[in-house]
Amino acid sequence: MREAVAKPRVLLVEDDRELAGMLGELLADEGYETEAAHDGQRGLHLGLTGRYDVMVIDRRLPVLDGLELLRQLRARAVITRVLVLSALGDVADRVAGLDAGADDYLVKPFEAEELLARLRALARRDFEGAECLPLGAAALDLQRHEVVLPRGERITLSGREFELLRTLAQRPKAIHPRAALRTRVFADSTGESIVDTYVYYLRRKLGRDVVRTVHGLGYQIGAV
Amino acid sequence: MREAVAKPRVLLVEDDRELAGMLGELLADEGYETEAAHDGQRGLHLGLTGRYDVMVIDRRLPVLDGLELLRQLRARAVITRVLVLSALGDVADRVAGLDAGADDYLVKPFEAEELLARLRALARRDFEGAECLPLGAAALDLQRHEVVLPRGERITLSGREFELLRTLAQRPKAIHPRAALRTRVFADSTGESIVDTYVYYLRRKLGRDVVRTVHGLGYQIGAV
DNA sequence: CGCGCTTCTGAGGCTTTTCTGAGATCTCCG
DNA sequence: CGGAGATCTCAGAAAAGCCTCAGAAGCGCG
Repeated sequence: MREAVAKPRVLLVEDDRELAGMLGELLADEGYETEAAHDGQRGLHLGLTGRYDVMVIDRRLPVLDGLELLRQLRARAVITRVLVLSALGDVADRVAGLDAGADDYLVKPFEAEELLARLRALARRDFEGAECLPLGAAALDLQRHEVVLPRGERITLSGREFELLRTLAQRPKAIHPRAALRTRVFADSTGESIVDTYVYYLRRKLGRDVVRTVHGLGYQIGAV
Repeated sequence: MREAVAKPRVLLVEDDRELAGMLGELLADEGYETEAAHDGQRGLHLGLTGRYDVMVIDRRLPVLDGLELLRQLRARAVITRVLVLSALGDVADRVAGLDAGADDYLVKPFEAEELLARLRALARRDFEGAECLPLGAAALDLQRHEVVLPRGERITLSGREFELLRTLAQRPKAIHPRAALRTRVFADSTGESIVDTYVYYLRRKLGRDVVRTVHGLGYQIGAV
């Protein structure tokens, strides 16, 4: 269960342990909760099973290369924002990194300030406390955990209902597989049908149409 | 929001008309639909009233500075992705740009390739990997398992329908023998006529003409 | 401690998808 | 033209996926 004011969670995949330690401290000071992996294989495992708001991935990694790790994550529908760190700084390298699915690419050596600013830019959308996420004609009030209907009526959501709807609303029109939602919103030990149940709760409160089922793939909001 | 078939729309705010012209062409070549503003005031007006998928804003602008423009857009809840271009390349400048609300910050002079890659990375976020296979006038959305018709209408396919159509669409104009399709898309234990049945389903949903029968040889799409 | 709210489980029923098979229709070629 | 084989169409059974919901268990508060 997350705290009321959850810290943004970062996955740091970096084989240089000294650098990893320094970055870990830096991120902790900025209020991030960091988890670290020191090779690509471990990074892949954590990335697939863990719940992160942003990932920092070194390009040169043992066992599984950073870009290959990234491709595999993307291939398995992990849409978390990723910043790639690399000593390879040619334009071609940067283009390759971005096209492999990176959201940003920072060349070593870099200044801590810039890394932090770029992470803020990536994580900003997910942690803008004061704002609402659009939800079709309605909106999701991120502060008060309420859905605001067009007429101004407000419907309060429970913690899990809110987390689920927020996760869906962060990527409207994307299809969110059950397994991904279960990993992100619920504990891994929960039953297989927990997502179904909470979708049912949301639909009961907000109407049938808020969440669309895509048979065999998952759930989706904001479909046209 | 952008339709899958429509071109991504870019707002370009750049006072150097020569550079603006070059960028406009570059973006047009890449399939973007560009609208240009040459000062901050005009950029603000367009940004507030127009619908764009991504904005490219020069930092040094007449009338209204680029960062100030960005702040005003953000203050009025414009959440479009923004890439800031600037000749100011110090870390402090970059941090200032990102913290003003930019999603990315590219220092002049830059390579066209990198700008395009970074724009792709930004545009990707909103229509998360809307990769499509061409399908005559329509397209096959690989993420959503949907066929997107020219007018933007979407037809959802079931898992097997999608696999079959994708297999055909991967090599358009090639003739795919029944046996090959049966092996690739269905279990080996299925009956001989399973492919026929699913071709029938596809035709029923999408129209007679999507799949052509080549008597005695197999099926084909995208025939001339 | 008891009450109300939330979370989670699991079972039963419903819907969609997948697959089979059989008759109708078409194509090729002698 | 006519027949053999290929293809199309489709109803319905079986399987898989999804929805609904009651109730148990947990949590927070007075």
